[in-house]
Amino acid sequence: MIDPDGPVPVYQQVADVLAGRIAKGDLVPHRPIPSEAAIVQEFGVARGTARRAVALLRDRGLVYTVPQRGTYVGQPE
Amino acid sequence: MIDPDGPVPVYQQVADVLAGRIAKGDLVPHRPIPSEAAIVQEFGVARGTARRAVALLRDRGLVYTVPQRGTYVGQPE
DNA sequence: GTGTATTTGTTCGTATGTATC
DNA sequence: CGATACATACGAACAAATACA
Repeated sequence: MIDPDGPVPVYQQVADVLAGRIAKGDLVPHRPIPSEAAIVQEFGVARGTARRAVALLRDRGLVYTVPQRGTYVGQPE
Repeated sequence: MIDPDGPVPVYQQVADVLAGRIAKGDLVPHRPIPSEAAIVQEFGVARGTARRAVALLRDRGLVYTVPQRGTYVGQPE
Protein backbone atom coordinates (compact mmCIF):
# COMPACT_ATOMS: atom_id res chain seq x y z
CA MET A 1 0.00 0.00 0.00
CA ILE A 2 2.87 2.33 0.88
CA ASP A 3 5.99 2.43 -1.27
CA PRO A 4 8.93 3.64 0.83
CA ASP A 5 11.23 3.70 -2.18
CA GLY A 6 8.93 5.56 -4.53
CA PRO A 7 9.20 9.14 -5.70
CA VAL A 8 6.33 10.28 -3.53
CA PRO A 9 7.27 11.01 0.10
CA VAL A 10 5.89 8.42 2.50
CA TYR A 11 4.06 10.99 4.58
CA GLN A 12 2.29 12.17 1.46
CA GLN A 13 1.32 8.66 0.49
CA VAL A 14 -0.17 8.12 3.93
CA ALA A 15 -1.98 11.44 3.74
CA ASP A 16 -3.39 10.53 0.36
CA VAL A 17 -4.72 7.22 1.63
CA LEU A 18 -6.45 8.96 4.54
CA ALA A 19 -7.74 11.69 2.24
CA GLY A 20 -9.18 8.96 0.07
CA ARG A 21 -11.03 7.51 3.02
CA ILE A 22 -12.45 10.90 3.83
CA ALA A 23 -13.56 11.44 0.24
CA LYS A 24 -15.03 7.96 0.19
CA GLY A 25 -16.91 8.56 3.40
CA ASP A 26 -15.14 5.94 5.46
CA LEU A 27 -14.10 8.79 7.71
CA VAL A 28 -16.93 11.19 8.44
CA PRO A 29 -16.96 14.80 9.70
CA HIS A 30 -16.33 15.34 13.41
CA ARG A 31 -15.30 11.76 13.87
CA PRO A 32 -11.69 11.01 14.78
CA ILE A 33 -9.22 9.91 12.18
CA PRO A 34 -6.84 7.12 13.22
CA SER A 35 -4.54 8.17 16.03
CA GLU A 36 -0.85 8.64 15.40
CA ALA A 37 -0.19 5.30 17.05
CA ALA A 38 -2.78 3.64 14.82
CA ILE A 39 -1.21 5.15 11.71
CA VAL A 40 2.20 3.95 12.81
CA GLN A 41 0.74 0.51 13.34
CA GLU A 42 -1.23 0.28 10.11
CA PHE A 43 1.24 1.76 7.64
CA GLY A 44 4.43 0.70 9.32
CA VAL A 45 5.81 4.22 9.41
CA ALA A 46 7.61 6.21 12.07
CA ARG A 47 5.63 8.45 14.33
CA GLY A 48 7.18 11.56 12.91
CA THR A 49 5.97 10.46 9.49
CA ALA A 50 2.48 9.90 10.80
CA ARG A 51 2.45 13.35 12.35
CA ARG A 52 3.65 14.87 9.13
CA ALA A 53 0.90 13.12 7.19
CA VAL A 54 -1.74 14.46 9.58
CA ALA A 55 -0.22 17.92 9.32
CA LEU A 56 -0.59 17.71 5.58
CA LEU A 57 -4.27 16.86 5.87
CA ARG A 58 -4.63 19.77 8.24
CA ASP A 59 -2.97 22.11 5.79
CA ARG A 60 -5.37 20.89 3.15
CA GLY A 61 -8.26 21.76 5.46
CA LEU A 62 -9.48 18.19 5.54
CA VAL A 63 -9.07 17.71 9.26
CA TYR A 64 -8.63 19.73 12.42
CA THR A 65 -6.73 18.87 15.57
CA VAL A 66 -7.92 19.54 19.09
CA PRO A 67 -4.88 19.76 21.38
CA GLN A 68 -4.56 16.91 23.84
CA ARG A 69 -7.62 15.26 22.41
CA GLY A 70 -7.41 14.13 18.85
CA THR A 71 -7.71 14.92 15.16
CA TYR A 72 -11.09 15.01 13.46
CA VAL A 73 -12.52 15.05 9.97
CA GLY A 74 -13.78 18.34 8.61
CA GLN A 75 -13.46 21.82 10.01
CA PRO A 76 -13.83 23.09 13.59
CA GLU A 77 -16.95 25.02 14.56
CA MET B 1 -26.72 12.68 23.70
CA ILE B 2 -23.06 12.60 24.72
CA ASP B 3 -20.39 11.77 22.16
CA PRO B 4 -17.31 10.34 23.90
CA ASP B 5 -15.30 10.34 20.67
CA GLY B 6 -16.19 13.87 19.60
CA PRO B 7 -13.86 16.84 19.52
CA VAL B 8 -15.55 18.45 22.52
CA PRO B 9 -14.46 17.02 25.89
CA VAL B 10 -17.15 14.93 27.54
CA TYR B 11 -17.18 17.02 30.70
CA GLN B 12 -17.85 20.09 28.62
CA GLN B 13 -20.68 18.40 26.75
CA VAL B 14 -22.29 17.45 30.05
CA ALA B 15 -21.82 20.96 31.41
CA ASP B 16 -23.43 22.41 28.30
CA VAL B 17 -26.47 20.17 28.65
CA LEU B 18 -26.93 21.23 32.27
CA ALA B 19 -26.35 24.87 31.39
CA GLY B 20 -29.07 24.51 28.79
CA ARG B 21 -31.49 23.23 31.39
CA ILE B 22 -30.70 26.18 33.61
CA ALA B 23 -31.19 28.62 30.74
CA LYS B 24 -34.41 26.86 29.83
CA GLY B 25 -35.69 27.02 33.36
CA ASP B 26 -35.81 23.29 33.97
CA LEU B 27 -33.38 23.93 36.78
CA VAL B 28 -34.31 26.92 38.88
CA PRO B 29 -32.31 29.08 41.31
CA HIS B 30 -31.60 27.64 44.75
CA ARG B 31 -32.79 24.25 43.67
CA PRO B 32 -30.26 21.42 43.41
CA ILE B 33 -28.87 20.31 40.11
CA PRO B 34 -28.51 16.53 39.65
CA SER B 35 -26.03 14.98 42.08
CA GLU B 36 -22.75 13.63 40.81
CA ALA B 37 -24.17 10.12 41.10
CA ALA B 38 -27.23 11.16 39.10
CA ILE B 39 -25.06 12.69 36.39
CA VAL B 40 -23.02 9.50 36.25
CA GLN B 41 -26.24 7.54 35.89
CA GLU B 42 -27.90 9.77 33.30
CA PHE B 43 -24.98 10.50 31.01
CA GLY B 44 -23.03 7.32 31.48
CA VAL B 45 -19.84 9.10 32.46
CA ALA B 46 -17.31 8.54 35.21
CA ARG B 47 -17.66 10.45 38.43
CA GLY B 48 -14.49 12.40 37.78
CA THR B 49 -16.04 13.60 34.54
CA ALA B 50 -19.26 14.54 36.31
CA ARG B 51 -17.29 16.52 38.86
CA ARG B 52 -15.39 18.35 36.16
CA ALA B 53 -18.65 19.26 34.47
CA VAL B 54 -20.03 20.71 37.70
CA ALA B 55 -16.76 22.54 38.34
CA LEU B 56 -17.11 24.12 34.92
CA LEU B 57 -20.60 25.35 35.72
CA ARG B 58 -19.27 26.70 39.00
CA ASP B 59 -16.48 28.54 37.19
CA ARG B 60 -19.09 30.04 34.90
CA GLY B 61 -20.97 31.29 37.95
CA LEU B 62 -24.06 29.30 37.06
CA VAL B 63 -24.13 27.19 40.21
CA TYR B 64 -22.72 27.05 43.71
CA THR B 65 -21.79 24.03 45.78
CA VAL B 66 -22.48 23.47 49.44
CA PRO B 67 -20.09 20.81 50.79
CA GLN B 68 -21.76 17.56 51.77
CA ARG B 69 -25.07 19.01 50.68
CA GLY B 70 -25.24 19.50 46.98
CA THR B 71 -24.87 21.95 44.14
CA TYR B 72 -27.50 24.58 43.48
CA VAL B 73 -28.54 26.82 40.65
CA GLY B 74 -27.60 30.48 40.88
CA GLN B 75 -25.33 32.25 43.32
CA PRO B 76 -24.97 31.80 47.09
CA GLU B 77 -26.49 34.40 49.39
C1' DG C 1 -28.57 7.51 70.24
C1' DT C 2 -27.78 4.35 66.29
C1' DG C 3 -27.61 2.96 61.72
C1' DT C 4 -28.14 3.77 56.97
C1' DA C 5 -28.21 6.40 52.87
C1' DT C 6 -26.85 10.41 50.31
C1' DT C 7 -23.60 13.87 48.76
C1' DT C 8 -19.38 16.12 48.10
C1' DG C 9 -14.14 15.77 48.86
C1' DT C 10 -9.87 13.37 47.96
C1' DT C 11 -6.52 10.21 46.22
C1' DC C 12 -4.65 6.60 43.49
C1' DG C 13 -4.17 3.82 39.27
C1' DT C 14 -4.85 2.82 34.28
C1' DA C 15 -5.54 4.08 29.52
C1' DT C 16 -5.47 6.99 25.36
C1' DG C 17 -4.49 11.22 22.72
C1' DT C 18 -1.48 14.94 21.30
C1' DA C 19 2.82 17.99 22.28
C1' DT C 20 7.51 18.37 22.87
C1' DC C 21 12.34 17.21 23.07
C1' DC D 1 13.57 6.33 17.62
C1' DG D 2 12.96 6.79 22.18
C1' DA D 3 11.30 9.57 26.61
C1' DT D 4 8.58 12.87 28.99
C1' DA D 5 4.71 16.09 29.69
C1' DC D 6 -0.08 17.40 29.59
C1' DA D 7 -5.17 16.82 29.03
C1' DT D 8 -8.88 13.80 29.01
C1' DA D 9 -11.59 9.81 30.70
C1' DC D 10 -12.69 5.77 33.39
C1' DG D 11 -12.63 3.05 37.73
C1' DA D 12 -12.13 2.23 42.48
C1' DA D 13 -11.72 3.28 47.20
C1' DC D 14 -12.08 5.91 51.34
C1' DA D 15 -13.24 10.13 54.16
C1' DA D 16 -16.44 13.60 56.08
C1' DA D 17 -20.77 15.96 56.69
C1' DT D 18 -25.56 15.75 56.35
C1' DA D 19 -30.32 13.77 56.55
C1' DC D 20 -33.55 10.66 58.09
C1' DA D 21 -35.97 6.67 59.93
